[in-house]
Amino acid sequence: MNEEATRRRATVHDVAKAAGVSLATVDRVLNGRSGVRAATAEKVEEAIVRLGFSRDLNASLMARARDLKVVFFIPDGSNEFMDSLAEAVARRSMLALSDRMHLSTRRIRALDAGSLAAGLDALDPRDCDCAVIVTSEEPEILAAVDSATRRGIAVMTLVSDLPGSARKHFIGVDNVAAGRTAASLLGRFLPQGGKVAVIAGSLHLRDHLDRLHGFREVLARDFSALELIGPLEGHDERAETQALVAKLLTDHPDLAGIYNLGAGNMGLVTALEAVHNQTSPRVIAHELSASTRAGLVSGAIDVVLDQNPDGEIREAIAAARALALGAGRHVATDPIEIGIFLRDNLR
Amino acid sequence: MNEEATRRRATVHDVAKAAGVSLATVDRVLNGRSGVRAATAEKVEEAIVRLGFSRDLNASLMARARDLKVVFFIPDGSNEFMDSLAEAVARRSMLALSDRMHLSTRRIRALDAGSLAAGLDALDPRDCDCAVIVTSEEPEILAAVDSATRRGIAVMTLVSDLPGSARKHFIGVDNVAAGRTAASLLGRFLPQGGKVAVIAGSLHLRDHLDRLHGFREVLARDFSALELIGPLEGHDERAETQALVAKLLTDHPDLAGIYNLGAGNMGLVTALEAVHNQTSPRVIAHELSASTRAGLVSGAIDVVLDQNPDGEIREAIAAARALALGAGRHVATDPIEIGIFLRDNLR
DNA sequence: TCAGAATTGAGGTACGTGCCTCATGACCTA
DNA sequence: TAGGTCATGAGGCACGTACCTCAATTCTGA
Repeated sequence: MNEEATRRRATVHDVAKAAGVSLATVDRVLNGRSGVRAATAEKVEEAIVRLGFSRDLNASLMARARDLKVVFFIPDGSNEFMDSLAEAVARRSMLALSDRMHLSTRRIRALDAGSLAAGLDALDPRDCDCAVIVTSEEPEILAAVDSATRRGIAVMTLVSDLPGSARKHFIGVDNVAAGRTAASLLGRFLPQGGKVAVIAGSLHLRDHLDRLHGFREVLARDFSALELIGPLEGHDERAETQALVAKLLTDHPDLAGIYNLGAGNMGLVTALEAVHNQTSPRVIAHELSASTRAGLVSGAIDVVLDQNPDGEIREAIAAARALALGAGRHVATDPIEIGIFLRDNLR
Repeated sequence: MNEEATRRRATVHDVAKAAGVSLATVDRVLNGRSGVRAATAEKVEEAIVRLGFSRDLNASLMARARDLKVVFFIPDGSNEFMDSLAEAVARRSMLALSDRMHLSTRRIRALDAGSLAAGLDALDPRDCDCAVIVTSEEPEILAAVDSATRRGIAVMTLVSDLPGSARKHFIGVDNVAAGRTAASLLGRFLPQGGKVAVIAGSLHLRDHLDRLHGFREVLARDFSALELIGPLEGHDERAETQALVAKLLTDHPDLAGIYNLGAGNMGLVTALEAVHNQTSPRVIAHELSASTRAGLVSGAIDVVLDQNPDGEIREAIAAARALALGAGRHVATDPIEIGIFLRDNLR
């Protein structure tokens, strides 16, 4: 019964009245049109703050007869995780359309900074309000992000951040926590201690390094009975990872655990299933995919840590809307939680 | 470059043209007003399907100068999980308002079917488009749900479903999968086997039974070295659970694991911390709360399975919007995933 | 066949915002 | 002081839908 909240939201009319100016002037201020004296603009800004006015995004999009356009740049190649990001975008496209958002996806060559930078440079602000990119840290891309931002396109980073750039927001998991979680689980799986091997894709990738860091930290702190082997580098390649794991199993018949913190899970599962038996090591891998699902079901993999691509896309869309109405404001999104999957809670 | 999707969404005007009727007639059909011959209505319905028309919810709410009103009925009492549901609603209220949704919460006495039924009966369709309820299965409530539905209020169940009622949608986790996951983790934590105790709140609660069922299933199938003790009933009470756990630890000094599938976690943690040492059992509990967080940090609890109240509220809000535009249609929401938390991935 | 009822159409106003034109007045400069 | 620029106001139309009134038409029954 309390706070019935019958008070309407403030509109542009309210702002005009409160600032003692006309609707046209408020409109000029709100949409950054010229021809307003600094003193007048100030009055309007003050009224906006005082009334807590926020543009009605839906009415705004409707008036412009225009959808909010978001372009996702997602690496192409054989990376199943990137595919599931693209699928998540596709899955939400229809629903987003009914909120006047138009989502589109551009697949770019993986690790090809030039092509991503070119894609960003080619964006026309009339065709794109917000660009969402998955990228590694390259000066070339940093420059392209800053340029797009200057042209009025909000840029958001997904999965991996681009610190020092003009990107408006970052959406991704805490990879250090992911590594810690892997260690915490493996440690509990192996109360009697033993050898644990760590396989990374590349020690030049920020997310892989973060996971390794978290893993080592918890292993050292809580599970001194575990002996770390590696990190080895499988370069996220199926064949290379498979050979690596096969050699590991041969060289260390008593291997107690494996943490594959990179991709290349298809090779991992193949090598494990070749020798699967009761004394097989406990295995933790990253990202739910056809390969890792199969590994969970067959028992080759015990746990998969998942970045929740669908949730990341959901939050990216929400953030794009938020960015659309507060040009400079800070945008808050729900944190993306690391999903932990066993055979028994597979979706 | 493909499918540029320049085609506008269909509007009421398009429907009118396609059906060969006037705007007014389309309006009458869409909003269930009287005075339309069956044959004419049919033509309109057909055009709607053919064009794939769907009402623009934002424009619709704007035209009516009305927010979409959603009322959450959440049990009161000392249940931390219910509190976090209410907090999630409060946290999203502001944001929802900018999408023309007005959220409100009514706390009702826990397990008091009469008071929930009365609350539903008192709802006026002008003040509530959608009611979201957390309830147990009682005939009284079933009747109230059906009555509210007849009055034009969409009812949705949260956390626990009400099968056989007219509720339009259910949002909650798969509790059988949660139980299976607990067994799968405990089994891996205890490769050498041992005694595992199960504590439920009440064996009359559907969600507790589901968890128990999943737990037993996986224990029997995969971990025959584990001996099940219980299920014991702690009635989700702090003191009772504490006494129960203390007695368990005394009676079974070699206890290897505990799965508390109900509430009463404060008592659980207190009892465990009193005797915490290296040989303490592995412990899995449900729902992130102040108590279980403390247990994770102190090491008294190894894993917490969480129902993700925030995600449940998020999906409930999305479902309420979807229900608002398709009165009878089926509504799809993202499945709520069981969160698995260790000390090392605490949010 | 005609009154009366039921059905349908036409068109207006409103919601909150964007964008446009035109008019008014203030101020500046030559 | 005339001509110009700049700042501001007033108002209209549009977006997609809801809801209203007032005809105009069709149908029904006696």
